[in-house]
Amino acid sequence: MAELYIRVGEDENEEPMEIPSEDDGTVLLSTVAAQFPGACGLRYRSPASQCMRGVRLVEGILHAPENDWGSLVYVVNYPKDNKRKMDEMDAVSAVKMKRGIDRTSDLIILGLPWKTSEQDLKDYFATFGEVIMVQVKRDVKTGNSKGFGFVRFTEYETQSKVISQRHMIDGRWCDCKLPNSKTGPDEPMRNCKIFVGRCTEDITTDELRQFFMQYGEVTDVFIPKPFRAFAFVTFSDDQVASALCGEDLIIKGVSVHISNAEPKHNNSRQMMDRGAVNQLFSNFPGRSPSLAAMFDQTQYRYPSSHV
DNA sequence: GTTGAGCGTT
Repeated sequence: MAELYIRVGEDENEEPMEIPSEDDGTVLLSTVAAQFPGACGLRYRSPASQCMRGVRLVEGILHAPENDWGSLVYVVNYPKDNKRKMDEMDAVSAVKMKRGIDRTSDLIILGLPWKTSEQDLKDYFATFGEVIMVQVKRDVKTGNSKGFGFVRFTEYETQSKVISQRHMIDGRWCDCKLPNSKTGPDEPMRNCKIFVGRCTEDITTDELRQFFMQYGEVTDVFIPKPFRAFAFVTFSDDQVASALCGEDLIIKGVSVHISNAEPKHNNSRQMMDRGAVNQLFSNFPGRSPSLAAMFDQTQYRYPSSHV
């Protein structure tokens, strides 16, 4: 089947970007988010009613209205909490800026092919934005790559985008993350990671990523091997993570239970997260802020076949 | 079967 593209933009009047659909005519939310990080859905202006309409979203898959995307321009939806990113600098972003939360830091690149050189890394990452440093870590004696490296970007936005997706480098999938060793900017601790219990073995990391993307930008998904019936999902926004805790969610017909991720042993960055989470929960005795309150729009419904 | 890989010679 010939590849089809749909037109998507940040807003109705901006120049849209063409985004590929799948063979079955659907569009993956992850494909949209690859171009618009943090996207949680699409909407469009109905030619019939002239009102904005939401595009049906089921488990990370966007379905064409009337089974045909047509030539309409679709507009990206962001979780409510992310919306302020697009506003003028408000008090929140002013504080963030002052605290240096939007400063870049080195990112660790895990899973590199042995043959990948610093020039290869530079060439690859330059497609995302300006690169100011790359390293491939090597054995001092043999000079062989250790299979990981570091990269640093000029722009924080570039860094966010790079963290939010996987990377095909010289034929291998690699992950970019904030390194453990860094104590990080002295932001108040935030627990961005959730524990997903009662997982079944057929739920993949990609499916988890696609499912949870509808709540906010997903920066990491981890499933321990061998299978142990749980997983971890990390969001860029701790409020999204907190809001999900305590919920039972249906993924591929499986009821999974969300709770907060306990800090990994021996990690200073995450040890600090604890206090902030307790503080956060103290504002909501017995319960986290409800999902319904955060996402009171039509962007998410349980698939009817699963309720 | 509900708490996790790999982390940097300066």
